[in-house]
Amino acid sequence: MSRRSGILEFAVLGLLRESPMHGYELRKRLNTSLGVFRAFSYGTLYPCLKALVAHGWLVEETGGGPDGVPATALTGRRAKIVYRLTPAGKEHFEELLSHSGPEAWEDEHFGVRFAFFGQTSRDVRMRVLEGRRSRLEERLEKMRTSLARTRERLDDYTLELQRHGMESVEREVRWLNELIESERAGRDQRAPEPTAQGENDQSADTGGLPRHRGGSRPDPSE
Amino acid sequence: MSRRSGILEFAVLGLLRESPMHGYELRKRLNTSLGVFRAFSYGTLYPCLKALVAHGWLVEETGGGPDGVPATALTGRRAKIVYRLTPAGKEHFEELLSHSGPEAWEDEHFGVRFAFFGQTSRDVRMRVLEGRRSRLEERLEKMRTSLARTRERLDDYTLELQRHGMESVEREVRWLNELIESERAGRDQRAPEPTAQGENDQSADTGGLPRHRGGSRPDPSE
DNA sequence: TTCGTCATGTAATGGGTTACATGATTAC
DNA sequence: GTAATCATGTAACCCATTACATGACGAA
Repeated sequence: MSRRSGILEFAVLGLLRESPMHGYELRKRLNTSLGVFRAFSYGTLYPCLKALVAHGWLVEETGGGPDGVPATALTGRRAKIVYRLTPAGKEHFEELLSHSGPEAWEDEHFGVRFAFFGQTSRDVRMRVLEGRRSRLEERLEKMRTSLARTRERLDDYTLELQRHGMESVEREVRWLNELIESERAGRDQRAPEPTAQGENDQSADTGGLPRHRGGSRPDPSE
Repeated sequence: MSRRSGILEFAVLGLLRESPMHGYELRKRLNTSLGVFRAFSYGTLYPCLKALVAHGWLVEETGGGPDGVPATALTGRRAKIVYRLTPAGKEHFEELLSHSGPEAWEDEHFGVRFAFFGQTSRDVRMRVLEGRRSRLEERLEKMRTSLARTRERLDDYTLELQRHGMESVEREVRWLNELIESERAGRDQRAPEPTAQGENDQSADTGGLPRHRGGSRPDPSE
């Protein structure tokens, strides 16, 4: 009944926070903007949406505009079900955003968490990035020792696979180093939050990213 | 019936082909030598082993050596169940090895397939490598167009995530290019397979790997 | 008119983990 | 003697996919 996916729930709430959407559109955003990592199917998404509605975090808007004209009549298409985040849903999402525990930096979660860093407070960003980095470093350590013990007994292809795998992890660590450095630089520029956790801490100003190319953030009017 | 994992089945058969092992040891090999990718639990492994036995691809050796002395008496340990590949199992594994279809180069399978390239014939290796490469290239193409369409509407973090993701894929493509080149060079050295596909093509001589040149440090101990 | 895309959903199935149950052996 | 590791297994659950069912619209 529940279908408490965690990661999907988080992503859906986060996307709907920007603007209401219907399921079909949501899935596309999930697999392009956030995508790369996972490609959720409708069989996963729709039941999840229903569950979120049951929790009171979303509301369905089957009908049309404020005049009561059904969407079907307006668009001609099959009645879309537009999902909108409720205040309770927004609150819940912000609670999830504030978590910086181990779950946040595991393989499956980290990408999605990162995708919503724009809505995440700077100190949570830091903890997540550092957590991820130390996670990868301990993994690297394991790989190194395991490799040292078995190097002789492995054939060339297995060895090459191992080498490439380790290089990939090392590369991600370097990436994280850059990001952490940038975050720290950004933090130094402005006095960091005194003590209180302001409830309006979203819109957490984008403190720092390595300069590749930024561009602008025009408002998400749709 | 049960638990036809495909990838696990393949890896188990491949490891047992080298030498008989019991479940516990098998799992460790699975998560170190082949590891990095997946970490199978006993809840997955043991039922899988039973299923493979039921198929006649493995036999359990609960007892001791040829003299009939039980292993318990020999080692003192709890009776291990040593699994040994049957001729039918070996045949089955070699059949799996010869497949070079799309399943072989998808994310989940490719790593394990590569790990057993030492047992794979050269032309299959080529097809798998090239298949993987074109798979990644088409993924890259999708990412590029999707990025081009939505670049303006994405915030800096999402953009950075996308950029890093694409770079990772590009990096793997370059890796594959090197590998393919090496394979081709190895092939040129001694023109194999005149026209027919030799049935005894296993023990495929390790034709080519980038011999630790060009950026690959052979010794990670710093 | 047929095909591609939009749009929503469900039932069966798959593939895997977690937690549990059990117990022997080794190292301290 | 007790903790860690070796060693095998099962049942309950979880998350997600696949295949299916339905149907409307736009364009060729």
